[in-house]
Amino acid sequence: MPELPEVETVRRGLEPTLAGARLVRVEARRPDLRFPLPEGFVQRLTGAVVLSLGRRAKYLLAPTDRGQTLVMHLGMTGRFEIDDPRAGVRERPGDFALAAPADPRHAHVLFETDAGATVTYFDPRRFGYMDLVDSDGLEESRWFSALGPEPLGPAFDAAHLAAAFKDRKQGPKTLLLDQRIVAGLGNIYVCEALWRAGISPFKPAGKIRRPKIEALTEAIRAVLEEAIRAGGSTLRDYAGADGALGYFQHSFQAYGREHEPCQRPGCRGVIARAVQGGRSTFYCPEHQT
DNA sequence: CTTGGGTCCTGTGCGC
DNA sequence: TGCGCACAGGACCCAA
Repeated sequence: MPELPEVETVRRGLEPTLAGARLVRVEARRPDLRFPLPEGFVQRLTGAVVLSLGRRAKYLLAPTDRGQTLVMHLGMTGRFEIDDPRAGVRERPGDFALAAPADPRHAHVLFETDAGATVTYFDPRRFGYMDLVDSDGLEESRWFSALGPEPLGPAFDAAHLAAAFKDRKQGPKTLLLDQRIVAGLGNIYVCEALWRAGISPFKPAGKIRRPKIEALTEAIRAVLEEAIRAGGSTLRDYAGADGALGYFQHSFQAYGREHEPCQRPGCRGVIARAVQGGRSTFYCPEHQT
C-alpha cells in the first residue's frame, strides 16, 4: 500500500498516541504476518515505553526504553486504527480505503497504552511485517543495511542518481522502485515523478542525460513533499468526514489515468498504461521521452 | 553483477 | 446473482 508520504502520514497520526506511552498490553492474534513475529514479541514489548515514533523509507520505527526498536512495514494493505475511549477518538491515520470498515478478522496486532488508547494493526493481505531489532544495530539490521538514501534527505541528489543509473539498461521506472537505490518510492510516485520530469519509464537509465536526471531528482522531492502536505493519497473513495485523510490522489497526473489526455501544458498526448516488471506503469508517450 | 519471473495473501471490480 | 479473471500502493527469493 503505502509509499513514503502515506507512511509519513501514518507516523504523524500515531505519534501523539504512541510516543512516550507505555504499552500495558500487547496482543498478537496470529504468530505471523508476512514473516513470523520475532521470538517473545509480546513479552518483550509489554511494559515497554515507546520513546518516539520515527520513519525510515516505508518503515515505521518505535524505539523503546529497553534498547530495542519495533520495526513495522505496512506492505500493501497494512493500516492502523486508534481507539481512545477516554478522548472519544477513533481514527485511522493515513488510511487509504476508509470505505471498507476495518475487518476484525484482519486485526492482527493490538497495542494498549497506559493512557487507555488501543492501536490496532489490520492487514488483510498480510504483506506487512513487524520485527524487534536492537536499537544500536538498526542500520546494520536486515531491513536497513542495503537501503538507499531517503529521497528527502541530503544524501539523495543528482550525483547519486547518476551513479545508480550509469550503464544500466533497465528503465528508470524499475530502478526507482529498487529500494537500494532510493528508499521510499513506490509505483504511484515513480510514475508521477517521471511524468513531471518528462522521462520515459522505458528509456535505458544509462542513456538519460544529466539535466534530465537533475530534473528527476527535483521532481521526486517535489512530488513527495506535496503528497506529504496533502496527507498522502487515498485510493478508493470514502464517505466520512475526517479531515486527516489524504487527498493527493486528486493531484495524480499519470497514475491511474489511462486514456485521459495529458494535462501538461501544450502536450497533446494521452496517458498510456504498460506492464513493466509485473507492475502497471502510467505515462505520457508524447512528452516522456 | 544484472535481469526477469514467480511468490506470498486477500479483496474488489469488471465483463459475461 | 454468480463466476472467472485481472488487478492491487511491496519486496523477497531464485534461476539464468
